[in-house]
Amino acid sequence: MSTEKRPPLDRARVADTALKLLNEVGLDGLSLRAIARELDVKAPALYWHFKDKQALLDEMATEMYRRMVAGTALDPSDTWRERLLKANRGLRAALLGYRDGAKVYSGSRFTGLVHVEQMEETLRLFTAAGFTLAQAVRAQSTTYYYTLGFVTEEQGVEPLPGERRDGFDVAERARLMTDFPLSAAAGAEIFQDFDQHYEEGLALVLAGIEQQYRPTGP
Amino acid sequence: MSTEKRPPLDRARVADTALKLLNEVGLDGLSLRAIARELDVKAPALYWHFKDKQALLDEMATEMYRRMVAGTALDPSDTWRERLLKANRGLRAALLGYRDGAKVYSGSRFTGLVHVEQMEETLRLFTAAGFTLAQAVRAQSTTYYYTLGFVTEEQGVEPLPGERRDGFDVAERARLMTDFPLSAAAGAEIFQDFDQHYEEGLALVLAGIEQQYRPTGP
DNA sequence: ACCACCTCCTTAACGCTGTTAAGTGCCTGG
DNA sequence: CCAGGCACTTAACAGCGTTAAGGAGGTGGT
Repeated sequence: MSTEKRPPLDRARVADTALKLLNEVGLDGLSLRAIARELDVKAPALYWHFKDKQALLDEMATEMYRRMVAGTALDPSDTWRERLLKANRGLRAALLGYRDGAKVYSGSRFTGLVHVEQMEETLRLFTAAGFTLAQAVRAQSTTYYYTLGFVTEEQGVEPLPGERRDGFDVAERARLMTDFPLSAAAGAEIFQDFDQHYEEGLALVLAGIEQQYRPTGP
Repeated sequence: MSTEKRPPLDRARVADTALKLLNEVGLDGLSLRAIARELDVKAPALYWHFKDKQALLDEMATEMYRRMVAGTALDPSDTWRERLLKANRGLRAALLGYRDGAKVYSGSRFTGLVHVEQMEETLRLFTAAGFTLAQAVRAQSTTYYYTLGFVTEEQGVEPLPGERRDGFDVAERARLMTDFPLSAAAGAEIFQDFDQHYEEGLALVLAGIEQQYRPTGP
């Protein structure tokens, strides 16, 4: 008989299991009871480690952030362009790694100050390149908002890469819009080729930063 | 005794009441029972008009869109810049008009084709100004994603204009980050003056569109 | 050796949620 | 006058987040 002792839980193991489960059942299906079952524990046990469900979601978002940092090689000698490209591509990839990733992420707050180190490094890089602090923040924030908005909409159509939600057939959509030819044709530009379209949008924002702030560098 | 007869409900009245209630209780507090109570009806009655709660949320998002269109004066002789400015400021204002507005909006799909007319008009304007269709869509989408991401984050800090959520005291935040001076100073650039910072970010994106696509116009 | 204490979990229960099934009163058209 | 559909109610269900109370197991103090 299985008398093996489970080691006690900790926040990291709970968050890790919850993230795994998230990919199977989605945010709506992610109940504390389901997470607990996966951990071979009863739901109230989770309250020993988290004060409520939002605290667990916060930890999940924080863990997503940690994995993004770990998966994104940031070189201190990056140009500001390279840095923004890497950071935002890395963010998008991290969010796309989880079903409803963007929703979970944008609905939560980090536990602690995990993100500050990266932020400081990037702000240092930007100010060293000739940006004012305000400009550096604006450049970083604007690309961040773009990425967040993009992936939120993307995951509304494709919850996980390659896995399409119902009601987004581009041909069907075009058929309904025969009286609006431009909008009909736009479907392919909106609901397909997310990777390429993401890159084009990101390039637009970067071009705007370049053109408006024109850092000369030291 | 009040024998006055209520006229039967319809989707519009339900959505309207739900939007009013949303501002009082927020998305988490927006239960079908609460909406029904407001309409002097029992919860299952709502299922006569909507197949499930998501369908009601979809109708709410659609109504938000209609009010945005109604509140935004779009001139067919706008330049593409004016159009993007108006449309995105209008969207932000519409979303800020409701507690959790951005969440409700981005988590829903329009009922019917309400948005196509506007879209067609804007695409016509852009292509007439010298954009290719793909460029027009990219320009529109990129600003849209930026606005959606911005307001999502903004409402995470200020659920309604002027009403601040806990844990976002800029001074307190800076105190925790004394070891990271740039990040500490960045607080004021992130969690305050949303109106101005929104405009600056939007200007960045517009500058990028200008610089990348340089429409010459007919 | 014993008792006190802390950690980590269980059992039981609460009020609430979205949703379904069945039934009921009213209005309209035939 | 009756059939039938519309618009709703009543009752119920499974599941949710959350709280309270308690119990097992280990540690430290006297």
